[in-house]
Amino acid sequence: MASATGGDGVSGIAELEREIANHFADLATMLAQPRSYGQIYGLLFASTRPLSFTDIVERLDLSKGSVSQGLKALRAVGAIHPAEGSDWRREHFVAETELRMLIGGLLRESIQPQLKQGAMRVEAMRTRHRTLLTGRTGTGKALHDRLAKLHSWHRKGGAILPLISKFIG
Amino acid sequence: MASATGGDGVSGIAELEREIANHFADLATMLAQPRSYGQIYGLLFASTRPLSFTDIVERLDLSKGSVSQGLKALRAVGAIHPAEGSDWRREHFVAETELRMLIGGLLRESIQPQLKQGAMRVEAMRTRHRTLLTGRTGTGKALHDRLAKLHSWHRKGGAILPLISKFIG
DNA sequence: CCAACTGTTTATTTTTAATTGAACAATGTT
DNA sequence: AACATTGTTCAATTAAAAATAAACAGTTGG
Repeated sequence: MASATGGDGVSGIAELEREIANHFADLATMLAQPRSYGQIYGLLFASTRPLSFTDIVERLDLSKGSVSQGLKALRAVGAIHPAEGSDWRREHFVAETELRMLIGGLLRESIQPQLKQGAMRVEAMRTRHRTLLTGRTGTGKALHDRLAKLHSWHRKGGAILPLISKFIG
Repeated sequence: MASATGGDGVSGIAELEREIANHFADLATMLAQPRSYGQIYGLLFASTRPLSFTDIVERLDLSKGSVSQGLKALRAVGAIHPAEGSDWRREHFVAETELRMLIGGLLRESIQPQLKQGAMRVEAMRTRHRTLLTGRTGTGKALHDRLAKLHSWHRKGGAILPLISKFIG
């Protein structure tokens, strides 16, 4: 092996890899995700060849626990894939690099569900508000309107998400 | 005043207001923002009339510090406005309820800047990578491609943000 | 001028979230 | 069978963020 950090044969490259990992770590923070997830994705993104669980632990100097969690989460949103032809015992991973896929996965697995749940909550509030107001004067009219607006936001949100991923693709 | 919590005249409404504040608090968490910001915005969103700093502190039972910070941040992204005709001494606020404006503000004040900064970092990495590779064989070719891809992501990102706010409006 | 009021700033505490480390299960190897 | 390897799970620790409380600055009314 050419260097202690792991095999690229060109000094300074490993450094650059770490910088990319860092870049993605910041992105993760922006998305309210654990930093380590970003690092892991970034490392795979930068890496020429598929990396194993152990490779990742060593190169990023993270605990096995963090890496295990991170890989699980990244796989769940389709940001990484098991490399074909890797042992099932010592599985190797590659980064998904199609933006369309990445965004699609994020929308499907994390944003859509939260949006749906939010919409339900709003509906519950509207129902309750109607009940409260039965046979009352217009005191709650303004609140009614706000709830309606909230409802429309959720509609719009639901409509735009697919468009985003379509546009990017 | 009709109730201890502050003046709507219909019991149960105050409760609903708090629930809306909570709803927005969750949204804030999703956006990696302090929960209190969401609560404050939510309260103003739900409130019929403009509220003062003091009103907010009392109704949400938050510290003056949190509210001060929250109001500052919300004003900065244009999510709330000083109500016209309020003392400058005891300023009152209303929520901006146009989705277009809210999203526009968020893009302008928080997402765009981070995107730009990220793009610069990527450029720096590309430059450095070119330097490292001068007069070398193709070892770093794959990394070059990944950096190019990263670059294109930033381009696409920059292109889509305006479209989103245009579409919503 | 002093006292009361409104809000900001910052050091400190509290809370929350991420990371670790150690125990564990599952499989493979000698 | 005993032991090594690979990865998961989860309680405990550590680190990061947010909320608070208290000191402070600016304003107004007495």
